[in-house]
Amino acid sequence: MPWKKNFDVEEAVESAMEVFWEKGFESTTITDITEATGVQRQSLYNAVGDKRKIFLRSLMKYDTERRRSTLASIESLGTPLESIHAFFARAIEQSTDCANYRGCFLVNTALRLQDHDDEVRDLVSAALEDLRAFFKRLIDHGKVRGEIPSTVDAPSTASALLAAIFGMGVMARGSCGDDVIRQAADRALSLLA
Amino acid sequence: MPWKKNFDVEEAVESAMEVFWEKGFESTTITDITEATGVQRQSLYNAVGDKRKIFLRSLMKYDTERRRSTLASIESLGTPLESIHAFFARAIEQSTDCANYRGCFLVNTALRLQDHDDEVRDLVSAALEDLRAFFKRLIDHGKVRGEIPSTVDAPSTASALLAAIFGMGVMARGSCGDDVIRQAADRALSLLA
DNA sequence: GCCTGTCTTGACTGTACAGTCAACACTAGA
DNA sequence: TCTAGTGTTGACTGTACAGTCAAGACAGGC
Repeated sequence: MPWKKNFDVEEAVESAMEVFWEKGFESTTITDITEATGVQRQSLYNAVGDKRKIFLRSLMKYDTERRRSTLASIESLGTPLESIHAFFARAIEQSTDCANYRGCFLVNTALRLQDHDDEVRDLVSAALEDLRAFFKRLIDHGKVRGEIPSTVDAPSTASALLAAIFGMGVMARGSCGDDVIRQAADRALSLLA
Repeated sequence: MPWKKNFDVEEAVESAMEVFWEKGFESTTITDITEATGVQRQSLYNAVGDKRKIFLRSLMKYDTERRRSTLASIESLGTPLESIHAFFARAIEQSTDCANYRGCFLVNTALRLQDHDDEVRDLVSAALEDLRAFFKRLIDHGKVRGEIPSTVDAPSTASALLAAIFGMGVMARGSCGDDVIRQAADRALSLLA
C-alpha cells in the first residue's frame, strides 16, 4: 500500500544511543539525535516515540547488545580469576583514556536516576545487580578451581569489586591521576588473594 | 550614603548551596534559588554574580565549611583506625538513607564535571586528592600505632578506600540494596586488617 | 492512471529559562 | 529637606528546546 521507511529504526536507535551515552539524557537534544541519525524529527517520533522512549530503547539496546555480550565474552576468556582481572584491565584502560572517557552508559544513567522514570530505574537496578552476580559467580568458580582462596567470602567480595569499579569511574570523571585509579584496582583485586 | 542590603550574602549562598547540592547545577534554576534564599533575582546578581558564580561560591562554602570540618572532626575522634571506620559508618548511614540521600556535593559535582569550568574542576580535583591524603595519613598513623599491619601499603590502600567510598555512592544512587553497600564497605575496610 | 494511506518535511507553538533593564524605594549626608 | 547614590522590584528580551501540525511526496492496489 503505502511507502516504506527509508531508514532503519535499529540503526537510528544505535546512533541515538551513542549520543545519549556521550552526553546523557538532559544534555541531549532532539536535534542532536536527528543530526546523528540523519532521520527527521517527525519520522523519529512516528517510528519510536518521544525523547524518553528513544532513550529507553537506546538503554535497552546497550544493555542487551553491549553489556551482556561484553560480560559473556570476558567470562569465556579464560579462568574465572583471569576473567575478573581482564574486566578490571578493561575498566582501567577506559578510565585512564581521558580524551575518550565516557564510562558505562548504564552507570552514567544510574548517577542521574532522578531524571528518569521507573522503567529506566528498574533496568539500571537489574543491570547493576547482574554485574554483582557476574563477580560472585566468577569468585565461586575460582574457589572451586582453587585459584581463589576458600576463605574469600563471595557475596561481600563481589559487592566490594562492584564498588571498586564504580569508584574508578568517579575518579576518572573527577580527574584523579591514572596511577591512583590503577592503585585502587590493584588493591581491590588483592581481596581475591 | 546609600542603603544597606537587607539580606546576608553568606546566608543566601548557604541556601543556594542546599539547592545546588540537592539538584545539581543544570537542574537548578535561578528561580529555585530566589525562592530558597528569599532574595530577589537582581539583588543576587548584584551581590554575587551570575549562576556560575553563585554555584562556585556555594561549592567553595561547602568545601571549607562542610568537607574540611567534617574530616577534621572525624580525624580527632579517636585512633586512626577508629576514624576510618567512623568515616565509613557515616557514609553507610548516608548511603542507605534513601529518602534523604544526596551524596557529597563535591562528588556529585565531580560526576558532572563536563558542565563546569576550570575553576570548579580544580576545586573538585583538589578535594578528591585531599580526601585520599586524609586516608593515607590515617593509615600511616595507624601503622605507627600498630593497629594497622605494617604490611599494608598506605598509598594504594588509600586509593582503594577512596574508590570504595565513591562506589558506595554510585550504588546508593543506582538503588542497590543496603546490604550490598554494607558488604562493600566491610570488605574495603578488611584491607586494613 | 487514479486513489489510499503512510512517510517526510519544514515551519510552527508553547514553555522554560538566564540574564537585563528601568522605574522606584530608601537611607545618609549636605 | 533636598539630593545623590545604592538596593529592590517586576516586567521584559532573547534563546533553546520538546513536541505538533499540515501540506506535500511517494508506492502499491484497483
